Parts: sequence; structure tokens; C-alpha cells
Amino acid sequence: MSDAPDAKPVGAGRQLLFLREEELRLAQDLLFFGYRDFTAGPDAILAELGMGRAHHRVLHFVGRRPGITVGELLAILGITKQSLGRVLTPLVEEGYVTQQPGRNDRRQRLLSLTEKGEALERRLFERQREWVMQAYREAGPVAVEGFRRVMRGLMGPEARAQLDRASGGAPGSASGGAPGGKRSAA
Amino acid sequence: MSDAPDAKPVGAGRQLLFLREEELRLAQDLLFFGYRDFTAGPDAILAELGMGRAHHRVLHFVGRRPGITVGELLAILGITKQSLGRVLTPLVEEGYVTQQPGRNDRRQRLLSLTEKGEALERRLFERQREWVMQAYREAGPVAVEGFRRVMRGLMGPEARAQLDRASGGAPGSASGGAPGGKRSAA
DNA sequence: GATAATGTGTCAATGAAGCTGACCCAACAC
DNA sequence: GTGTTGGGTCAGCTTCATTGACACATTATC
Repeated sequence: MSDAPDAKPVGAGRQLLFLREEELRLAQDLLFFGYRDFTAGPDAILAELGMGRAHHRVLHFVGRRPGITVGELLAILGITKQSLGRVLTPLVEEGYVTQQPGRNDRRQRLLSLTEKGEALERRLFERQREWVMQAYREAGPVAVEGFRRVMRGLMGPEARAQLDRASGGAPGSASGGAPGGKRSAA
Repeated sequence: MSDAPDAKPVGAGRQLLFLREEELRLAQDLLFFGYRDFTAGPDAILAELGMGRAHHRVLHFVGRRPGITVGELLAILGITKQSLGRVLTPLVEEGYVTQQPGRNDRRQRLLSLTEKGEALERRLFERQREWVMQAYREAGPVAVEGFRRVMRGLMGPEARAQLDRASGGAPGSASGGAPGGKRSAA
């Protein structure tokens, strides 16, 4: 079930210089439905706690880079300080995230997850892990690698740079090849 | 936590039965950034017209299935009648969408795009086409097919059914194989 | 040492996009 | 004639984003 039969229908390698209309329509649908259902699991958990997707994003990125500054987090999320505040402040007050002054620059508030925060992040994480694992298993390893390459291509240059930074400085690890991304900026 | 010395790239075919932590973290990042930047282009156009992403979705799905009923559209979008109304009513009033009573059941309002609506939808479409085409070209045909398979796997069963229906009754056309997908429902 | 410039927090107002509940009307079905 | 269905609408609420303005502590600079 992993590999496509001889069907070879839509022809991924047809004539990529001109993206046929139906091919893009399909991509639009896939991204809309796929992203929606991908986030549905965590959303349900968060709703019980009176939180939303924005809280998850903060937990996710703070968990990935403990000690991140508020400014860095703002840059990653691409939102304003005020928008972040409305999500971050409650997370701190309810004991999911801690702030400690930076050692070099004491104006900074370095953010980290508390045990409580890590526990919640992990709970959300596990929910998504199962979902993604299922999709990966159905699709097979080759498809997974392709998925990563395409998704990376859909990202703007800034997001790519952030991703590389967040991934711990192994830039090409996800894209395999295709380094040339000279995207014209979103 | 960010450094994984053992990391020989990411190895899509490593051991898919247990999705390694970093693999899912990567998927989360890819989907977040990728989806955001995928929608950024149309969002900018829509903002100039005082519209949002929700309007685009209506234009998209009505454009795909002219004569769709309100109820079908609601099922596809997965939102409430009131939420749709707030988006659809202005679209009708401003001449992007037309409603005409159904021939069999005159209670129904069959939705279609006007010329103005088609023009806007096409403008949004072209913007995304270039973006996606660039990503497809960088990634290559094999990756594109993999992308489709994984995205389809991320969708819940209902979304898959809707996708197949919307695609004009060629169910396996995108996924190749993997029909089984007994997903436990979102 | 006085004066920027930064990093962060916060108040107030606004908008987009979702939600629920309640109610209405026209048309179909029995 | 009665009940159900497809659709519309009013009222109110929530989340997540926005802008503008201001406050405060700290660092950097002249």
C-alpha cells in the first residue's frame, strides 16, 4: 500500500514549468484540509484548558529553544509584542513558562518551560506525533522526504533561515539537496 | 536538546514505527511556516479589498463546484451557518457570487461565481500558482508526489472523502495507492 | 554624567473569523 | 395541515491578530 500502482495518474513529472490548473487546485485543497486536521488534535486539548493555538506555538518554540528572548520569539512567530503578551502573560502567570533576566543583558527576559509547561507541551506533542506518524507510515519514507522538500520550498526565505537556526545549525538536513532557494521574499 | 550528534541527516527511512522527536518537531515547523507563507500572497491581495482568508476559501470552493448549495459548502468548510453568512453575504452583495434557486428544490440557493468573482479568484490563484510552482520545481517531481501522499495522510477521513468528491470523482488520483486509511477520526 | 537607544510590559481600541442560541421564512414531504 | 429541511439573521461571546501610545529598566554612547 505504500507505493503507487502503475496508475501514475496526475503525473508529478508532467511539465512542471507550467503548473497545470488542477495541480494547484489540488495543492490548495491538500494544504487547507491537511493543516486543519493536523492542528485539530492539539486544539481540542488546548480548548479544555482555555487556551488556543497561539499558546501551543509559544510552548513549542520556547520548548525548542529554552532561554529564548522575547524579541527572538516575536521574530519567529511574526506577530506583534502586544499579541504575544496576551498569550505569554497568562502562560507565565499560570506557571507554564518562566522568565529569568539575561546574564549579559539584564533587560532581557529569557523564557523557558516549567515542568508543568513541559508536561503540557509533551501532551500536545504526543497527540500530533501519532497523527503524523500514521500519515508518514501510510506514505512511506520516500514520500516523507518529498513532503519535507516541498514544504520547505513553500516557506519564504526568512522562515527558512529561522528553521535552520532552530534546527540547531544543520541547514541542509531537511532539504537534502535543492539549496538554491532564491525566493523573491513573501 | 538542539544538538543531536548522532544525527546522520534526518533519515526519512530510519525507523518509522517510532517517529523520532526531532522528526515531528521538524514536521510541526514545516507545516506552520509553510502554510503561513503559502497563504501570505493571497492574504495581501485580499487585505486590499477588505477581505480575509475566509473569503478566499469561499471563492475557491464555489469556483471549483459552481452550483454548490450552501449546505454543501458548510460541510466542506466545517464552519457554522452564521460564520459563513458573515463572509458570503458581503460577497453576494458586492457581486462576486450569485445565488439562484435550485431547480429541483427551490429552497436551495445554488452558488456560483460572477465574472467579477472569477476574476478575483483567478488573481489569487495566479499568485499562489507561482509560489507553489517554484516550490515544486525546486523539489522535483518525486518530491511532489510524496508531498501529496503525506498531506493526504494528514487529513481526516471526512476531509479525504470531500477531497475525492471535489476532485471530480477520481478518488485515487492524488494518492496513488493507500486507500485503506482507517483513521480514527479527528 | 546626561542622553539616547533597546528590550520588555501594558493600556486602549479595532478588526477578522470563528462560536452558540434563538428565531424566522419559504419550500418540500407526509 | 403539520412537520421537517434549507437558508437567513439578530445578538452576544471568544480567540488571535492589529495599531498607537506610553512606561520602565538597562545598556550604550557622547
